[in-house]
Amino acid sequence: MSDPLATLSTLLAPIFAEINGGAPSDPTVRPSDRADAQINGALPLAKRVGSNPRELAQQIVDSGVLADVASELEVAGPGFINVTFAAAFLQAQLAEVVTDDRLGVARAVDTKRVVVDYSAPNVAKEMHVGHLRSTVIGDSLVRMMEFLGYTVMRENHIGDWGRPFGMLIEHLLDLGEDVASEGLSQGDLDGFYKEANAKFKDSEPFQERARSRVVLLQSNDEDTLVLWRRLVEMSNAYFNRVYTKLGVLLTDDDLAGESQYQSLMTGVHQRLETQGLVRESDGATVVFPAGFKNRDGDPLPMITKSKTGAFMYATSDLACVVDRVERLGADLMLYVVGTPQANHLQMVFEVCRMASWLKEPTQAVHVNFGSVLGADGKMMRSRAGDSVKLVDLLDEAVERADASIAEKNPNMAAEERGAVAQAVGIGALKYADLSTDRIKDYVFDWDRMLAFEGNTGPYLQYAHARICSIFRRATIERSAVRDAPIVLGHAAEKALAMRIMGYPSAIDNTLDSYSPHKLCTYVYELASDFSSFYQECPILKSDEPMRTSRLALADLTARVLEHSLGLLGIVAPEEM
RNA sequence: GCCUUCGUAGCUCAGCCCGGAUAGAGCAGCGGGUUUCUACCCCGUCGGUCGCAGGUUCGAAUCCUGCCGGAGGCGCCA
Repeated sequence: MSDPLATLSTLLAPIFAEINGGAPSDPTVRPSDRADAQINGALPLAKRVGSNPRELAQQIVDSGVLADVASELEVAGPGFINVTFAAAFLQAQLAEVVTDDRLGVARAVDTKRVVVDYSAPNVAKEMHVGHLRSTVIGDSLVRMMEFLGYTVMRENHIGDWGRPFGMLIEHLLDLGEDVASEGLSQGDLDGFYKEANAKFKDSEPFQERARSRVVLLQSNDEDTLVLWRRLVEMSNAYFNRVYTKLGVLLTDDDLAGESQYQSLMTGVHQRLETQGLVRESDGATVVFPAGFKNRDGDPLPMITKSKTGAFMYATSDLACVVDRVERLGADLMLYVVGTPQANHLQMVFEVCRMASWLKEPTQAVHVNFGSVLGADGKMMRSRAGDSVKLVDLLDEAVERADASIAEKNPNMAAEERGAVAQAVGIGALKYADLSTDRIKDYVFDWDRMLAFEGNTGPYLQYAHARICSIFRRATIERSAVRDAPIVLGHAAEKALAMRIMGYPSAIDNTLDSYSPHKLCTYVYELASDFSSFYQECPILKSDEPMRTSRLALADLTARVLEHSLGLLGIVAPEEM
């Protein structure tokens, strides 16, 4: 761990425990605008042991535990300790980061097996903005956890089963496979679904066909399954094109559709019955998880079987948990699913706990997220009033980025520009989505997300490109400066160095709450610190050895920028 | 009605989990500076009853309670 703040906590732990009579007591080390860091923990500790906070703070200072790392310690206010780090200490810590391929980020000690459930589009239905959030947030969390050394299993829980497939298959037959395939391969999933739905509404005979087809499907009729597979394949081909555009990790290997759990439900339900957890209620088979009430204040059931005897989606989700725990050996399951499903998932998890399928330390977490809003503050809609197609959003982002680059950097060759526009447009879109607290709704705004100023993707990519540009201008290989010592003479250099060393903590904090926006804030602060450094500390114009020292610091900054953006799923071009 | 969740500057958002010193950014406005760089960047300034009211605390945007306002959920769709 390279973070100087974390080092402080480690060094202070013994003396805090000693004063506290042997029990650990958090020294509460925080960043400070009055010094390099401040220690707040003396106040609550003084209260607990009944002594004077300022005297206790002074006692900690006098103990000398920070002698090697601090050049200045000051007791201030009611009992804060302000810390100024010794330059030699910071430089030594920084030197370790420079030579580390992992940029100071240690592998996690206890490596977990994690299932991340994300994206989850529906077969023969268009992907829309809601899928953007799930896909981008899930993908980023996967990248971070993989980097820490967890065993991560991505699962794309696509909606590939259920009643709608009766009408979809019949519509496929009506159109003929070739026509259907053409439409679907062009990405006209919405059209296909709507046509099928319209027929289902208008035509009695079609309804009848659709119903019989569902029965055939559920009894695994081979001819029907062939048609069903065609639909699923065509949709998957389309999803994969969207994933390629979006630049996410999901592949066919990650598909874990609802259909996959159908055969498991009977067994799972059997186990619920054996454990005596199911009840009969109004003809349906249900479980009453503790703590859930309906609108009348009565216990709220989770329905596992309808009165017609059909399994419900909750049952499928139960089977899914069982599969993840028992077959995949998951210690942790993340469900990157919208907030509206909160109640449903909580009930599923609670039932799993009742059935002992989910028990400590195994955890299931609903990584929920809010909606994407239009400028009017309402759910984002297209002009026609439909939900916005994800693919249109992606294309428009790239087009806008391309136009912007063409206008402002006309020197860039057209073929190069294409790749850069891809990185900038998609990066802007992803960053806009990731940079606000996932729990909250956010307002979608093209101009803001594509701006080169402020907390945006392009600003961060630009900071990276600028550093690359310095090396290009000077015709120096970036790798050539990595052996050089970095001297932190200027305040801006020190601030930048400390930020760089805070990278491991930024990742930890992000994963503590599965909140990618925390890493975004870190990257933005890193880019800001670099801008200040760049403004105040001439690089190429300065004399040796300062010149090489500053080049080395710039190079290290670029490495952290590129890497951290990479964890967000964002590409950092060398030029833009 | 019950449950969950959100409410911070004109706008868009951090900070809340784990209580600390004058509540921070960006955009927009105003005033400077720099231009080793590529569209920039840096500094200053203007701007806030942290939804409201209580409570706990030496100390509350942060914890607790109540209320107000918005969103979502609440039996056989997924």
